[in-house]
Amino acid sequence: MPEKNPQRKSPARRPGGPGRPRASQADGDLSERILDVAEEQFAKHGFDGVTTRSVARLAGTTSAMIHYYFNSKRALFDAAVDRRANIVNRERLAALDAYEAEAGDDVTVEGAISAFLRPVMDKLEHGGPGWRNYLALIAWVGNMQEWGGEVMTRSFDPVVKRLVEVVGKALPDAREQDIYWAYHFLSGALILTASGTDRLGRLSGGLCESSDISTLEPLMVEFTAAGFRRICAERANRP
Amino acid sequence: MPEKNPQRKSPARRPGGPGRPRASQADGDLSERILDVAEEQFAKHGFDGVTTRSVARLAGTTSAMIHYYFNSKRALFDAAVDRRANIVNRERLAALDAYEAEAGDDVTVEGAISAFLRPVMDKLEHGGPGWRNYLALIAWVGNMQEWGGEVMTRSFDPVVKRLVEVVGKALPDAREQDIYWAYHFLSGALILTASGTDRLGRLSGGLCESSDISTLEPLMVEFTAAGFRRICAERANRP
DNA sequence: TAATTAATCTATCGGCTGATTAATTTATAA
DNA sequence: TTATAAATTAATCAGCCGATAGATTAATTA
Repeated sequence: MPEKNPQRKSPARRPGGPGRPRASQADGDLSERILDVAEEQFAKHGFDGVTTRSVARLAGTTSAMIHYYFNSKRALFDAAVDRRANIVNRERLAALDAYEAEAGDDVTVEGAISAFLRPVMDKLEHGGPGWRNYLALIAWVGNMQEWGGEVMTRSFDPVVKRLVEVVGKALPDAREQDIYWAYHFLSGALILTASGTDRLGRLSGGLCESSDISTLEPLMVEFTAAGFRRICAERANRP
Repeated sequence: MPEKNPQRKSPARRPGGPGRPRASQADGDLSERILDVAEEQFAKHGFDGVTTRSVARLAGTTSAMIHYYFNSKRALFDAAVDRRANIVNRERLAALDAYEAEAGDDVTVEGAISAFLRPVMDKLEHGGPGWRNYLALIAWVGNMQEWGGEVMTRSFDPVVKRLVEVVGKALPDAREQDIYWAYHFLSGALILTASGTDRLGRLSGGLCESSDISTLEPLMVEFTAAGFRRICAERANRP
């Protein structure tokens, strides 16, 4: 009888892999192709707007293979979220560490926010469609009510805590809750940018497009840094 | 034969209404009850996460009645979005007009943003669950890719254009595109707040909750106003 | 070569989906 | 009182959903 629960079959346990009846072109690991498509489709249409069949069709396979590799639709979704999370999280923590080390006692809000945003913005600008899809997917999750919170917490809380820490060095008199409030506003701006719904383009009549990251990034750093300073400085050291 | 396409039967054409076989308690217009449930469900689970049957069950009726009143699931969604849109839009335009009139030549960024946010924040704070659901629904639409843009444009572009206009008076040297960029960041913060996913609470260990509007609102005004000033002033009058 | 096992295909399961139909009930207008 | 039209019910449509089963292919291992 066929074994149950293959628990995410290793995509690279061995180079060739055992059976591959037909279609063994240079198709680069089927499970990765499925994840690419799932990433894009979930980002565009949300969890419930996607069917395992549509993902399978776009990946050139069948829904049976999706269940074979991932066991369930929900597990496929989680796998798509988790795949790139570690990479960008490591980069962001490293960027914050590096900035803190190089700035010494002269940590600024701009520097901290910039280190926090840089890896994400870099992916948006130069990471290709895969990374853009991933970040749009995260944006979608960020606005989900039900199990969106659990996913975001699992993926991003450590980086945020670290940002709050570093910003706290730049604003030593600030109250911790004000830093969290300011982060909330920063977070909203970041999620909207990552979502890739360029409503700003239509709205401004083409004056600016939110996909123009090289213009947006420094503006976002300046905007949010000014906001941080304002609400943290004016309320510093109050009870 | 039964008439087709009743085109949103009038819910209040007459007091009693014609046929109501059973269950004629004080159930306050069925189509309104359906809209209440749809508003809540769409806000919680998105368009594809909701079925006409689930809405019908929660409203104490059948999916046939939903098609009777609204013709299609999509039309029900649009009706839920549109129902309260006019109300809040009128209030926001009026608030901007009133502020502009009372401030005369002393228009400030804070004042403009405050007028822009006030009606929404008031609904979030004192509007009851119906208004909270509606605003969470708008937040959901704001992050949708496919036909989310069209809905947002139809509903909110006029108010935003008016905000840009009034802010332009407070920052007469600002370049128009910088005002739009700043609005982009403000918009993200507002959408995240409206979405009602209080991730800030968990993240900050209870230090602050994004549902605490009376605390959040002035902070949001200060934060975003400082941002507006920063990116608009520093780049004023450049080519 | 024989046994094993991962990978894949086709077919199918029960259940749910949006939408429609036809019959029925009921208040009003004539 | 009767005709009319609005509101509601129950039943049903074709189609798609996530998931599973069983057979098949091919590479590895013994």
